[in-house]
Amino acid sequence: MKPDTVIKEELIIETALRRFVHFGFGKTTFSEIAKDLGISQQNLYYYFPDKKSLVSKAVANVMSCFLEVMQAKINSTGDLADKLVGMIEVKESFFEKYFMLAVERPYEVQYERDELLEILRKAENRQTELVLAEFERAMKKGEIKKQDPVKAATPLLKALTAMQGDYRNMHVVPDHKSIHALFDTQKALIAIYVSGLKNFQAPCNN
Amino acid sequence: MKPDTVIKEELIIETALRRFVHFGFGKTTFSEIAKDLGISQQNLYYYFPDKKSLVSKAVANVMSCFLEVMQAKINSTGDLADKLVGMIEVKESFFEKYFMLAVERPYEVQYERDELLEILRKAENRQTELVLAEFERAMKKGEIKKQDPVKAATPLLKALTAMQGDYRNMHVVPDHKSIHALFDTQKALIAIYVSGLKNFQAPCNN
DNA sequence: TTTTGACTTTTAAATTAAAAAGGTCAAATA
DNA sequence: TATTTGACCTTTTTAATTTAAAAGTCAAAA
Repeated sequence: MKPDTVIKEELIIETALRRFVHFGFGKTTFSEIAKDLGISQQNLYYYFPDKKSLVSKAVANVMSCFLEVMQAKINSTGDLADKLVGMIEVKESFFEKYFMLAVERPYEVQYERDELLEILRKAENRQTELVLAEFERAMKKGEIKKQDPVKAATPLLKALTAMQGDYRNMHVVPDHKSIHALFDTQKALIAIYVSGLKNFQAPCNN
Repeated sequence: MKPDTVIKEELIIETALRRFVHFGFGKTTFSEIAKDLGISQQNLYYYFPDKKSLVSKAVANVMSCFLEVMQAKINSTGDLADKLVGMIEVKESFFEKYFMLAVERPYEVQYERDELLEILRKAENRQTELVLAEFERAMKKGEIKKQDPVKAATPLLKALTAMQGDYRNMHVVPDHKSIHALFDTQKALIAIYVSGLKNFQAPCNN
């Protein structure tokens, strides 16, 4: 693949993303994207074998950017609560910009073993890994009690994911105020939860 | 209203509930309920002016029973975490029995200012009140740091509600194992969260 | 007071037709 | 050879129409 082609691919993704972010995957057609680019619909097929692959690539771009920013935030100084709250803030900024992509996730659920779902799953796993690593670090530093990091982190992760999911499942476009309220609640939850881990040892019920 | 009629109404509700629990509101017809009772469909209209009111009364019965059991559980001895975990256990036992009613909540959402939604909202509010009362009690007893009980309880309540919502929104019938896992996670969350409130003072950001 | 038969209205499910979007390929262009 | 398009086909959505079933009414019988 020549660099020329790569540049064009990136241009296509960029253009498509603008529509995806505004209207969602379902309400964006291939021919609309082509029109935006000033090329024929069929020509798009030269660069992307089908719509799904364009959607996947676009989402992959966003997610890799997201993970990069999140990684950077985590590398900055602060204790466990600071870092987790920082992650929430990164999430909030991306959610504001790209919530349409998040909302449309259920729309794509039917595809099951989809490339797109795989990308989202991987991003989710990566976030979990990052959180777990921070939990371990905090334990080593003595910030929180030493214990199984998975057991310590899972309830929080599940809660945060579920709270996020509330917004995906309300099919109305959420307003900025209620989005902000959600993330604020998440931050409050983190503060109390992490404080709890400072003197709480989960019981070993194997 | 004569006691005779009341008894019959209760019988109808009982019979209808058996179908609602198994098939849901949407897939239970008025004539089926009538057939179960050995009366004509039109006769049902003598006791209930429409289907909605039968559904509402049935759900109200379940909810009042639920709140009664929950109240009893809370009155039993134990610290804040014990009581909250007890509440989760009550929730689990009712969810196992009546999850179909919970699942169908979205189905009824369209009715907006519905009697049924009002009943569910009231039950939800009552639970919140119970939890808040326990938070205040725990503060007075010195179990957790003194602070605004609403601010202390809200993140936990939101998290628990959202986690519950996950199951309402998966349109597949959930299996017992994953239901149990959900409630287990909720219990773990509570344990750590309450522990956190023992030495955590939420910042006053007015 | 309670029950039902005969009826109307409303809502949900199935069918079909039309339109739109997705996708292919061979030929033209550069 | 890499890129682009015209002509064409297939699949998916959407809208319109019908059909069946459930909800609901009411006067009259038990």
